Amino acid sequence: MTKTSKRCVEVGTGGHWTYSVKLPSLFFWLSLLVDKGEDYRRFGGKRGERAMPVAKPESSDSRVIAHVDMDCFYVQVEQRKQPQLRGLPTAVVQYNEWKGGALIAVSYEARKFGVKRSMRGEEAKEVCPQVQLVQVPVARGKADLSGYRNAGSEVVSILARRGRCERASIDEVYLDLTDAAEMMLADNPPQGMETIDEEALKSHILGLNNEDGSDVKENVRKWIHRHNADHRDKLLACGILIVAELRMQVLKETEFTCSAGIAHNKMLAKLASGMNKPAQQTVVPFSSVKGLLDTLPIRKMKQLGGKLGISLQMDMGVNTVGDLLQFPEEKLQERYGINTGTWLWNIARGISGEEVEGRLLPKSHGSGKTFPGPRALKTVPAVQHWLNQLCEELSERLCSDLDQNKRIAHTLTLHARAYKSSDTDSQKKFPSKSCPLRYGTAKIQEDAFNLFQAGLREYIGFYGGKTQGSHCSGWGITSLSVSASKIVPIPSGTCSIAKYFQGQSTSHFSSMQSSDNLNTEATLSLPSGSECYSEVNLSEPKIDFPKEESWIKDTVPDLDLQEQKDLSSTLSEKTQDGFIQEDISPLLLSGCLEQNRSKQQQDLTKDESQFKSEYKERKGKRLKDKGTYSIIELFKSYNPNPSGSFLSHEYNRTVGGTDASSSSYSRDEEEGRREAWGYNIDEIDSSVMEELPTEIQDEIKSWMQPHKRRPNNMVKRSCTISHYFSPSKKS
DNA sequence: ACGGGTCAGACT
DNA sequence: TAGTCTGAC
Repeated sequence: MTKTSKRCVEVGTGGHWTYSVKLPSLFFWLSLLVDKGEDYRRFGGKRGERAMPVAKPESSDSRVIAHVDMDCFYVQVEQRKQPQLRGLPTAVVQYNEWKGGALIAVSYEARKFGVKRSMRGEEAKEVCPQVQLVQVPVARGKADLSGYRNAGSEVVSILARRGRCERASIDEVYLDLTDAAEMMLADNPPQGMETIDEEALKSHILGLNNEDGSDVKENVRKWIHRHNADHRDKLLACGILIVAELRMQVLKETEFTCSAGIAHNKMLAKLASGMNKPAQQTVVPFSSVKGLLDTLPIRKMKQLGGKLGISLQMDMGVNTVGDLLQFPEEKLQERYGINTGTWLWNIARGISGEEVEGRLLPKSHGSGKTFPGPRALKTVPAVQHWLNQLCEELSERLCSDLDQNKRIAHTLTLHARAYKSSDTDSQKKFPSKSCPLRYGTAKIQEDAFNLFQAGLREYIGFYGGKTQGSHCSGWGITSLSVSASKIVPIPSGTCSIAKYFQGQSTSHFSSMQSSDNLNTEATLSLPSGSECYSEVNLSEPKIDFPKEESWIKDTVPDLDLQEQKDLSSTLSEKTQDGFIQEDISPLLLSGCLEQNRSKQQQDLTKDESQFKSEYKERKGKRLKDKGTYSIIELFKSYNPNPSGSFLSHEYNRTVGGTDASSSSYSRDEEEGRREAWGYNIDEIDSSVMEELPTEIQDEIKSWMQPHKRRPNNMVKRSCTISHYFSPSKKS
């Protein structure tokens, strides 16, 4: 343990390797061992090495890290909604139609009766007839987890008060309490306290021998009070008090109980949090680490619950973490690669350098649904219907994120699972596809659908989808999901640009976003091989499938898909070139939250025509504004105009190019950049520069250094600024 | 052909 | 980068 991990290779951003308390279901194991045969062996060779844990240096072995885990969280959320359920055996189920739905959370009362996660509702009733089954809320035909997400946020906001806080999942949080503990140790050390909080006294301290009927709480009190303790133990003692306090605060403010682990790193804290549940906390003093790990089954360690853990067992004969100790680091590296080998060597010794990340918000949002077996989607309109539902939810969540956290997502990704009934090439997987994310429900729906079609085309191959017109199209979609990632904060703070934005309604943020959308042109003019979205033409569906209207009316009576289609088509403006010019997401976005409250689709059509005329006005104005010197001025000149993009036109003129050939690349780069915004960048005031996000500053500075030329992928690189404001169909 | 719906991260 | 894959809850 004393070994500091200078030896570790620093690669990647690192994850959170701790361990899973919950045992994988039997089904999971069987599927691994039976279905996938000897898949785990892939971890052996260097070629098969992927998605493996990576070791990171441990900054200190005296950190105070806590892992807080909500007890059967979904159940608690439902019990808070329906207090009469408190104390009763309760479980949360989703999709009640088939066999009573699947249990996704089980109260501790119900567990006593043998009710388990992964049971069906009917099974649960069999082993515990009085079990209260509560359904997960459903919206748009799918499970709606927003209530749980929001409840999780409540907890996070409380836990974040005492130190760096990382939201690890919907119901788990890591805390770095080192500073708080050090402060307590300096100002008001536990050793000097007359009374120790009752909740803290209920802590479990690993390695503290509670022999023969001795008063457990008294032992804990003594441990916390010890004057001759190791510095690290004293810090943990502070951690005990802080975490106990936080947990009580959570209970007081949210009515939720949680369990916690307190240790010197994330791995051990996570290990501990699951050892005494519910509503208790467990401490891992430095001195008891070895004893804890020696007999710990290897697959209980986080990151070792899967194939890697199986490989360790099967190939290396490692059954406990302690068994790992016998292998020299080189041996492990030889077998599992440098990074993973070092990581394994470290975790065997309780060393884990993962930092608590300090992130309260998710890095991505996703919405998905599975269509098991016979419910697989077999027609494109069916897929489109569900995609629309998923996109609606996603869009709603993105709007909330923008509104509440002032963040913008930049990438939209579509995932699907599919099978081909005809071809025996069922191994082939449906490819995921992504594109720049444009705000507005209709746009997201449109883009997601086009991504799907691109994926499908690739999936079925040239002649695979010929039978589309009739009953059997030869394929089925068993799961669909859309997600939004690359979420970055909108610049904020005290600078004037931010103030400018913040002084405006959200609609002005939105006006920054969907400006340059001549995506087709942009795609075409990118150097071949360097474009990111080849194969995906978002404007022009490549496959002709039956129209959805008839299908929709027949199968989904209450569908407003047609409405949405109207919306998306009316909001798209066909240019003379036949390209779709979409520049109206500001309106959609500004209405985002209002829309959520009351759907006012009719008004949108009106807004849209209004928008179009405004758009034309702006178009002219943009040209006139060529030569504005200050970015601020440029912004302000469009201030009174509630919608529209001011960067797009000039950008497109330069990059999208009036000539489709690649001649725009041979042009002098600096010249191109100088003109890109229609004014001389050399005349930007330095104070204005400072107000820009550093990302943009850097780029502008690079423009001003004529000798520093960048590679020939100028288009991709030079659009940072406009892309910053305009996440549209190019990157 | 999945506990279902989401997330995060590593690697190419 | 986009895309695949592992792993966790």
